[in-house]
Amino acid sequence: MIRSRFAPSPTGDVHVGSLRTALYNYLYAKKNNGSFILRLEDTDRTRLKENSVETLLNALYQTKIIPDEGLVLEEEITQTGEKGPYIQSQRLPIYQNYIKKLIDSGNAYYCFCSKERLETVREEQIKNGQTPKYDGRCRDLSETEIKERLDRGDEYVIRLKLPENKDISFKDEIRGDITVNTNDLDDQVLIKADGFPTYHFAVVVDDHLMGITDIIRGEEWLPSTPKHSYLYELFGWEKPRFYHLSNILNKNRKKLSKREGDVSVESFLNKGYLPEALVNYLALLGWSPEDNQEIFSLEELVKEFDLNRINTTGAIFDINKLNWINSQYIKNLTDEELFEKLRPFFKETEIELTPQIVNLLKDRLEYLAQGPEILDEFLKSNFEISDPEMLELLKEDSVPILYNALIEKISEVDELTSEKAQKILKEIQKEHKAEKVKGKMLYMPTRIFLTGQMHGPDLSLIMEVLGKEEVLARLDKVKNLVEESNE
RNA sequence: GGUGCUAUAGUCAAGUGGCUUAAGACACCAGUCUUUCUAACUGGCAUUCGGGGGUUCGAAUCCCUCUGGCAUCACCA
Repeated sequence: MIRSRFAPSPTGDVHVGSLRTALYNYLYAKKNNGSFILRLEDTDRTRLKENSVETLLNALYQTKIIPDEGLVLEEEITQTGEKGPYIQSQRLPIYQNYIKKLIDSGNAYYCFCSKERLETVREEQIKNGQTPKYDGRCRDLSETEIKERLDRGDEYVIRLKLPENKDISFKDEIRGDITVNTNDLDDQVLIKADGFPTYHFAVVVDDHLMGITDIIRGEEWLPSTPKHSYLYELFGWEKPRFYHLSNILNKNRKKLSKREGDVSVESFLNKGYLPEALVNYLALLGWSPEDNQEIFSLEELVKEFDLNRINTTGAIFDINKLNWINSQYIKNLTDEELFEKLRPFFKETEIELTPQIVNLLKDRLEYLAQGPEILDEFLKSNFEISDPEMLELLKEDSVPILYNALIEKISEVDELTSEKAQKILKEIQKEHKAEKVKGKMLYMPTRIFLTGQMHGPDLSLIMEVLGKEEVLARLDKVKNLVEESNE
């Protein structure tokens, strides 16, 4: 029986990279009729963030990556399964029990070194060009000294006692055998001064106790896996299979991080990306099917997914491809589905103003045309655009020129339909060809111009297909339906 | 710096010694259409698989080496 798990720590938003890890674990479990378990790793009391668990479960449930066991959402957040609790902070006695075994067998030891001393040692080592590492001062304290200091109430941590100059090997299922010498490893802290276990100790104990057969996680864990592997050996436990996934990178080939804009699942969903599309794209980032299929439902992914076809190199997150996949999903929606998805994106004011859409658009365009210096502020406040690259693009000199041209043309039109707008845009595009205006420059403003959203569902598409009147009529219908159901 | 991982086009990638003078998709470029579109359609886009050696009748695929990228080196996960 296959048992895989997703074990995030509740420190805020769910990163798309985390979602991919969760997805792979889910797909692998489902493919093999196994269980997908959700465990909470909340051993760092300083980084806890409120509502993280809600955010996490919402992201998982919206994308349909639903756990079979552990933390689940039923009316409210609860725990199900026989191997609980599934929240590490509720498992402290278990860790204490197992650390005692390690101490008794001489494979772990009390360390009374102060953080200050460790810091000094570290600096010294770095200065001398050495690999920073615990110097082992407390490795061989006498029983009596340990007892004395414990009785005295000295603060301590518990460290793993690694043998010297010993090769530790383990198998990574997608990279092969990996061997590391213990001299390159540190005597890892297993229990912190606050009594909580570190990640390294808690994962091993929990994964074993919860019967996890396959560990699929990010490659940042690869360097510490030898320690985990060694712990399994010390306890005499059967090792799970390890799979280390490469990271998702940004355009600069760096790990995609929160600092470069919105990388949380929530923000993508809020921008109008359909959960199915996000999941689809993430599945394809680092994995490829045997054939050339690109659009997959979750069910199809379960069927086709194969961990052997995972790529080992970091993949760059490409928003273009996501956009394309998203558009594929939007196109396949029925009108009813589409309008349901669309509803949140129609702001009240816009619905009210739609009859005067021409004037509204004019205002926007005129504002935009005033010049690059105010674009920044305007875009940020009105359209929530913060992507620096897009801002740059919009500030290109030619953009205001294009807007001026647009306004001029639109003024000549009594009633603006999306169709007419499009024609006008094309004309302008042709006119400016001589000036080598790239299609891309028109693209961005066009989108804002027509939808008022950078990434929202494609309003212009809807307008084109159904016509403005029809859009309004249907919206009213939806409105009524909702009101009726509320009664 | 030590250690580990990794290297096919702008991006995701297929490819595991001959079927490959390297699939497919996104992006990009050129064009067609203009009862819809940011759609659709047509065409273009790696003589070459990070560089250099070697093994072989034959290599992107095996070996060596150099170079680059990434990760990690916490009482964070």
